[in-house]
Amino acid sequence: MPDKKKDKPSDPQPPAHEPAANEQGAPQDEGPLPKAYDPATVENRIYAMWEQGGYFHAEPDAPGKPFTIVIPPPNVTDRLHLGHALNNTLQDILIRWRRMQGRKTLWVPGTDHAGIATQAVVERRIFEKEKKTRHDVGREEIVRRIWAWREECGDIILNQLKRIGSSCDWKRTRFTLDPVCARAVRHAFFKMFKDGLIYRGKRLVNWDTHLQTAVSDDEVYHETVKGHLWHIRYPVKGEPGRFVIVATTRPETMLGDTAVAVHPDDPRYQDLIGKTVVLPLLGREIPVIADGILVDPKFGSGCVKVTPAHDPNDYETGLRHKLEMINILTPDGRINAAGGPYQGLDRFKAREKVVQDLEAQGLLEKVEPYETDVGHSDRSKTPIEPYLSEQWFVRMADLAEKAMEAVRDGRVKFHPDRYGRTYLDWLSQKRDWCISRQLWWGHQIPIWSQDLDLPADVKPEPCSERGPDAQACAALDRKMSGDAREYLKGAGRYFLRVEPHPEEPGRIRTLVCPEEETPELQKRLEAAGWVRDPDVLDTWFSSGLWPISTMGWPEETATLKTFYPTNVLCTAREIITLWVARMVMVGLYNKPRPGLAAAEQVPFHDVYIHAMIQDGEGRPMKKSLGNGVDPLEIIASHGADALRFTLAWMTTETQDVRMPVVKDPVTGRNTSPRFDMGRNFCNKLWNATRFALMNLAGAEGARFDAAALRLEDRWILSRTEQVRRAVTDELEAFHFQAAISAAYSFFWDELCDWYLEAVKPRMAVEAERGTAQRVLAFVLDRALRLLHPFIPFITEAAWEGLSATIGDRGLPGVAEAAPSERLILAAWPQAIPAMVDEEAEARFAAVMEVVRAVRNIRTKMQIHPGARLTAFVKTDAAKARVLAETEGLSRRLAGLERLEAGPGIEKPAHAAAEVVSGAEVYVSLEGLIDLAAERKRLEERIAKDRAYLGQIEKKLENKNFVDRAPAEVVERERTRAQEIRDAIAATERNLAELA
RNA sequence: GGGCGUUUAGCUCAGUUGGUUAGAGCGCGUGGAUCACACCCACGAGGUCGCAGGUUCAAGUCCUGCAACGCCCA
Repeated sequence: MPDKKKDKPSDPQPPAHEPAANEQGAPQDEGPLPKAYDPATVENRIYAMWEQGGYFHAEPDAPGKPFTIVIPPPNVTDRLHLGHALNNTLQDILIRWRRMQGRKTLWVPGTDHAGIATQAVVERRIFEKEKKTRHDVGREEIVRRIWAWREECGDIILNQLKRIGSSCDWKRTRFTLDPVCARAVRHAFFKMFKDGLIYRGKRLVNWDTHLQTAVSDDEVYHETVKGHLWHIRYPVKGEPGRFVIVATTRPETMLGDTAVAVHPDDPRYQDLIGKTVVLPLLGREIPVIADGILVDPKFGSGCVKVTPAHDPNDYETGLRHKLEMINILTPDGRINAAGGPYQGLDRFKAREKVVQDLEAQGLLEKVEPYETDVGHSDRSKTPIEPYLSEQWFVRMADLAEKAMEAVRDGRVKFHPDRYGRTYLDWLSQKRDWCISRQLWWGHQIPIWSQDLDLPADVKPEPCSERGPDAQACAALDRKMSGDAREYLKGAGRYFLRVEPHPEEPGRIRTLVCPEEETPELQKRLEAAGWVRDPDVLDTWFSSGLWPISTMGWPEETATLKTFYPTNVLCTAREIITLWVARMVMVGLYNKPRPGLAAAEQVPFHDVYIHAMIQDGEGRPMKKSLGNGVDPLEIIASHGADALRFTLAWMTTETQDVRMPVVKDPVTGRNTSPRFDMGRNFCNKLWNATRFALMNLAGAEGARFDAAALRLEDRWILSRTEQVRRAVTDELEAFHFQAAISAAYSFFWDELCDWYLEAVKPRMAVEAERGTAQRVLAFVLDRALRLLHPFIPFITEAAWEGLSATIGDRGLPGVAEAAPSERLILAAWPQAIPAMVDEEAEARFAAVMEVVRAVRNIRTKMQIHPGARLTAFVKTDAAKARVLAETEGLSRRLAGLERLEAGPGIEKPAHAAAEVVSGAEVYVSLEGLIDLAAERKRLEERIAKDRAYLGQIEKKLENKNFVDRAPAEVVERERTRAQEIRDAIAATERNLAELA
């Protein structure tokens, strides 16, 4: 699938800047930065610069404590969707943050061959184009075609990851089928086979008749379909005219019936137990058995047909009663020879015919409409048949128990922790894992087998040996006179297991598993008649090894010794059982890191489960629904940072998030207005930086005097420290939204809306400029660091501009700002507790209140924003002093000509009034005041305050509250009540004076 | 059938251990081309926190039941 969108024109509007400015971020040579941030001109350059700088690469012997993430390898079935973008954005945030904290970070990228899914995609395409099935094309050619597909698709995926900004160590890119991973698979399989954890058995599996393979339970979805319940008469042998009536939704399965069951305590059928009935159509005689587990006497007639080879419950019953198991289906879903006259019919045709014939023979009691849950293959969307076949299994009991223990005792933690239950519930079932798939795309099972005759005097006892050094196996020795092992000797290590032949008494089956990929051994095996199992392994077998195979296991690599166990696994909840559980089992079993205690060999310590993205109607984004949003489209229209910003902002602990999807009016493709938020923020950041750079020119070496810090400086420095703590703590707790929203509101609401505005006039005053510049540079420096993990491109570009303008951004005596050429490598801000200044925050809050009061009056009185006003503030001496010190600031922010404050201030005539905490603000409106409007405004204010006061007084009048609530809570309410009473009184006075 | 989750402003979502007048973004209303930004600025409206009980001085927050929606497992 070629990536057609790479070079699409992104922006419908003409660029807001001249072409010469395509070197954004290097403003000193190019003049002022363009007004609007244009991500397209920045992102590729910045990413290439990071890659060339080698900043993503991790060497085991580098300094620092390691921090590792392995990517959940995307399937090479298709390009990445928005869910992948979310998944990888979160990983990149963690990786970049930890890297800035000085950790030796490794993010391992790669892709998954996704066995059945990929083969199905390629088969479908071949069928659509050439009308050929895989059998027409042949195994070798199919595999070749799938490889070609994966080359193309894999490249697209890796390129998409780069476009998002992922700082993966690309030198370590792996693919689950590449030689390094294949070796790990081979090694793990050998170890498990040798330890007896892998066995072959005939089991009932979910059979996909379309793809002709077993699929795991996880690949089956259930759908309620309207069908029928057919009631059939089975004649009782030797009692003409007597029938038992059984009901079924799948009448064709009767061809495989080997018993009829009744409940042991059912009084109606006591005499039938042990008798024989004659299976209609085929005439087979089958027993009536008593089974209390299978039969619910209250359902239907209380008699049940038993088809052990084609129903899971019947299968269990068959095992309990040692019933014959008759398979009636061919792999492609037709009736086989066991179905007698029905042989060759498709299963659904056979159903019709069986029903017809029963009816013709008068053996159909009745038919009723019935709804059933039918399992469907997720891959082919066709109904699943329970099917008896030989498959390979992994014994789960011990593996699962150890994996559960790791979560119970906290060695592996889920975030949010409720997902730990999903994991434990699933593992506690300990169902053996079917690992064989009848596919061609994947790791072929490394087992060679041969069935051999056994001399009459040798009993076929299971035995095994590990060649070529191991002790001889008696049975095989007799049979082959030692020749075979002699023959194999020297061609590599292998493990041999001998079992009685499952179907032919007197014969044995020999299974050989070579330890390594050894062509010589394999050649000799095949020359001597051993045949390799044609099946491949379940994809999750190799995915389960991902954290260790990517690090080179089974070699004891420096990478394993340094970076294993990994720190965080970041994935979606649907994958908890399929993948997370298996990685823990496989990790604990293989103990990949030499020298580490067995219990510590967990593949990761934290598992972060993020939400699923749905469309605006709560449906999952699906290709078939056409409601998906392509992350590359968003990058083209909004920029990668905007994409990341919005995705991180959406990431709370909920399990689903809805994203309303709309058509982009320009491109006609799906988009969502939610990404505007990220774009707007990036534009804000860009312009704030632009403003700063314009005002920081010549600031290098400007004098900084800690004693000359003004209120707004101390306030913003205090806020800077608070936001540093918030962002760090929230990231520590995997609270992505809380982290980014702390940074967002600091940057926009505090830095831009208040500090930048406050500092503007000072930039024009020689004596003031130096300190203001230094504080601004420092705060911007910190803000860029805190934002970088979330929006790496724009912050890196802004950092270049800042560095080019002012190199030293520390505040001597107050705070350091360790310089770094690249933001990606810059140090995460350290705590500077001394910068917290509660007093400055309280004082600045008072100024803000006065400014807001004036702005409110202005709007409510419909005064033009440009009109200069005079304000008088009646307040205590302390607050008056603060207001006097910051007069320039409030003049600017509130649009005042003059501000006077003091305890003795009288309300001027023709003034609007607003009561704030501890102050009354009067705005002189000579000639402008609309008395009626002002009266209305004050009356509304009084009404509001009275309502609030009423609530509090009600509380205080409640004796129980006063007696039983904590004293400080009661006291707080009393104080508050008094404040409101004062405010009401003041407003009432102001109202009275209006008349 | 079992488990989990969700239900808070028109929309999408926050809301630690119960304790200011429940917040954000978008959207909406009013005003604004002021020399960082109209992807902007200022001000504002908008909520019986799904329903019904209960615990508590106090419930969006804890408990029980119900309803709707979604996911996982059988």
